[in-house]
Amino acid sequence: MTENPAEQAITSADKTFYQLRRDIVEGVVAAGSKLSEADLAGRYNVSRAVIREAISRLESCHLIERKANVGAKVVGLSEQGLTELYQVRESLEGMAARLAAINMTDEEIEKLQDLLSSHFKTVKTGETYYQEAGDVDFHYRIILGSKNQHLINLLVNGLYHLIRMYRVQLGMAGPRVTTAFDEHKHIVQAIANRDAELAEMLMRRHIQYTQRNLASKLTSN
Amino acid sequence: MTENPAEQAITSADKTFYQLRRDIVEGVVAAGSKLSEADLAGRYNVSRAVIREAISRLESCHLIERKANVGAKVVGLSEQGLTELYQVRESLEGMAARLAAINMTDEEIEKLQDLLSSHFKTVKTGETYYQEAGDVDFHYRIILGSKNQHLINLLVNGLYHLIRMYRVQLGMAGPRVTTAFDEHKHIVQAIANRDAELAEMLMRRHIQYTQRNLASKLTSN
DNA sequence: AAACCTAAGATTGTCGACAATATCTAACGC
DNA sequence: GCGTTAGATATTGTCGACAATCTTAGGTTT
Repeated sequence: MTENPAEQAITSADKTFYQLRRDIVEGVVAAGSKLSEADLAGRYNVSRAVIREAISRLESCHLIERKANVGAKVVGLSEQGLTELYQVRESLEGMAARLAAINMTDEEIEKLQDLLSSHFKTVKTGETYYQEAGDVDFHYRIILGSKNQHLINLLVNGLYHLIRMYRVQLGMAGPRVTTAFDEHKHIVQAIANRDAELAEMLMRRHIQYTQRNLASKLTSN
Repeated sequence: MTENPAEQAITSADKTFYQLRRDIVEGVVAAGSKLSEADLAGRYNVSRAVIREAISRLESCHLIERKANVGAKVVGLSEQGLTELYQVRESLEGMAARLAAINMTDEEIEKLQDLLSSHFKTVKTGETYYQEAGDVDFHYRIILGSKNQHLINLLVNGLYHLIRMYRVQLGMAGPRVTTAFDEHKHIVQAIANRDAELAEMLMRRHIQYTQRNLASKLTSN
């Protein structure tokens, strides 16, 4: 559904990688479970070579861990893991917001404001699917707006899938919709004002709030 | 020389990966050059399978780039690449310093101060090899002191090799030794005072200075 | 009964061969 | 002469088999 169109699979390993990644993020392959190469080769109808290739790439995303001569395991979800992940996210996305305030074009900022307006309408009608698609879209635009390829890779190809894995498997975020909207609005304002310092600070606080919201769910489960 | 003892190669792909990584960082394999699998297989006396494995891991370190059905190339060094890299580094190591101020044990902080003292003696005698070994050692301790495994992985296994590649191939840092020492001292003080906010700020400024120092060399070459 | 060795089974690591794709070369048509 | 196309060559992707290593089960010893 929310597939990145840029990610078109051209080789067989690509396809297997994307599918396996989705299955891990969505929990079809359980968190913490062991990945047998022969097993997966049979399940996805490919040779062990492409499975190894896919596993190798999944390791880059921090979705699995490998030990030599032993095998690969899906990462486990824990409160500490979530905390660590969000500390990194806070750091990187804060920098992304700072750079976006400097590097986004006026046109891009306008479109970002348009996106926000459309979200506002959606929130008013009470639809709550906002969180998943809209929130990700918002953050992606700012990340891409940083124009820093390193940062973009790290976040889009690296951390975001793990973040999504936590979101999906702990149940999507709850009643924070309207308050998150205000935070988004202030971040966009700071970017529009070309106030890099403030944009970074607001983004960091926004992510801190999000983390606390998720963490409260984790402990109450 | 400055090999991380934790990185012992147990499989053949490990050995090839470490060696190829070193060759890339040191410039034995030229930046920007194409990597032919058959070529490397012959040069390192291993099968193409282990070369592919090694290449796959090097991609995780951001040291090479791959395109399907075309091949792998060593990343190129550019001023923009350096800027982007240091923006990410500033962000992540800033967070590392913040967390180190919170999570390092009193004992670890004492040892960090000892390290600083020994550096002070070295600087006074005018030895300049400080930069390479000592500086890396200093930063590593703070990174590890964050106790955030994500952050540690991203920096130690990811960005630091690329940073080293820039350092090595643009000539090691120059006359900034004594002024860098003062910056280090203030960072340690902030950590010892458990002042997370200040530690992050000082680390970020320290890294900004370092970047400018490197960038000036790049343009003058 | 607990700890330790041993052998069998299962899993990952490595290899060489074949298939699919891209790149280069040269001939052809306009 | 230049662009285009077709074939030849080289490179990467995929596969199945074998080797090396780990894990498990069973038996032996203390």
